[in-house]
Amino acid sequence: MTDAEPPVSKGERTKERILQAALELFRERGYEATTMRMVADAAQVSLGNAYYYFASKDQLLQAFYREVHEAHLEAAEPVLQKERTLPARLLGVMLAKLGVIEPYHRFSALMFRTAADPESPLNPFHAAGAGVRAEGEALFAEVLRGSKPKVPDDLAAELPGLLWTYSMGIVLYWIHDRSPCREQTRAFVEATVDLIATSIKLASNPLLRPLQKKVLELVRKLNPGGRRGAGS
Amino acid sequence: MTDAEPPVSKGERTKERILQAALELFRERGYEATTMRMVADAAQVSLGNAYYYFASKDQLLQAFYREVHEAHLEAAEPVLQKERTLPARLLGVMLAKLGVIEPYHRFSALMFRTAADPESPLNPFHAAGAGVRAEGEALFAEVLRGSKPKVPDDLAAELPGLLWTYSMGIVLYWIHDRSPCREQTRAFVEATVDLIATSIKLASNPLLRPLQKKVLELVRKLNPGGRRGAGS
DNA sequence: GGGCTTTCTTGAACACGTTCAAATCCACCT
DNA sequence: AGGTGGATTTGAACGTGTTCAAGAAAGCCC
Repeated sequence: MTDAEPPVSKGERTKERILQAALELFRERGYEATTMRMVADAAQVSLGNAYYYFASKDQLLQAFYREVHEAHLEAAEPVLQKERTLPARLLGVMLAKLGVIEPYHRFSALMFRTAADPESPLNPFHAAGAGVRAEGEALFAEVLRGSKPKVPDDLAAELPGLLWTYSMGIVLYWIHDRSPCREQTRAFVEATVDLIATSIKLASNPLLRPLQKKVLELVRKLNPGGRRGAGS
Repeated sequence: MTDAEPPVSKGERTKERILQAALELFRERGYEATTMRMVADAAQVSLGNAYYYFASKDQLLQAFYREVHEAHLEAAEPVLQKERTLPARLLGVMLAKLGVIEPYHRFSALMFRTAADPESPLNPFHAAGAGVRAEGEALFAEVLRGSKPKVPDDLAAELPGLLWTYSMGIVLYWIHDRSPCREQTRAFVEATVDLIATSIKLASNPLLRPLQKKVLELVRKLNPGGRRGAGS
């Protein structure tokens, strides 16, 4: 991950400068408190110029998501190397996420406002967010792939998507967590991970077969073919 | 629904005028497209005066939620009179909701942006929305109370909250539903209601006892005592 | 170098939600 | 009637995200 080559054109350098200025301001002051004018000033650029590169404040936000996700990948890697059981892997990955986003607690409140917005790329249903989302799902697919008691294939096909949604739910909880060091969220994650592991274990039970089938059908319907309307 | 007595003070009449103007504009043009200045104009009042009665555009929105909820109650009543099984009652109530909100499809996109916002009263975790939420839960409690195969008490205590959250999820799905007449949402509701009914039936099974216990614990933790930090 | 197009940059403007000090209205008391 | 105090109303202002026409810079062909 060494950004060796310097950005080529002048425009790209300007864009990068604006982005970095925005990210730093977001970190320092939060999203809402950061003004496009501040970003422009910090990047030593006119207001209009910032809009030349980023069509909206939202696009700056999306760049932030990508950065967080990359940090999460890095933080999750040692866990995935070490742990072999599903609960341990999942727990480790989720705690890694909490660690990564901790500095952004204030900031991320807004993250979720936009996440639920139909126009937002973070929205689970929205096509434009397919990139962000697919990357998230890939991580959870990796969590599953490396865990020892193999998960049945039909379940394993849908689980990454479900776990990604789950992680969004955790973040939603985390945002509202006012306890010191976010310990409540941590406890919540432990409880839910345990629950998920138990559910997956039970899913193979014949008694639950009809229920499982229904759930899977439902999930597939919710998320048809992996992409719908993602064309344009 | 006969508004018999005329509002007493002049202030209250003005407030009502502003509210009605806002609701009509919301219906016609959606929330975002409706401007506080438009509302003020339509109510034949100055902009500042609108803010004298409604501290923010959001408060106008909340008034809208209340109206929708009351319409939902009315629409759900015949269903609750007639049906006696849980799936039928739940399905009826949910379809009633879909019917009530149908005219607001465009408008409601915003509903959910704010719903996920920590500051929004619609947010499941937020204290200020306790009123809206409690009313919603009351409806689902009624759904349970009148259904014939009684639901176990421990479950029945938590289910209204869960079902309310569920209904929020349905609305989220509905918002993104671009199918004609929102038929996909309808199908989705049918599937999920079926699923919920099956789950509840299975919940009493001894095999699932540990799972159920965990789930209930979790739900209680998520929603501690019915109110936390609701004091101020 | 001189013209041309494309890329980049600017600052002024717009409409928005919101705030506020001041003006006006109104009910009540003396 | 006159005045006192609270409720109501106003319009101008602020800072925001965003847009846009116009200018400057850079690349390119002759």
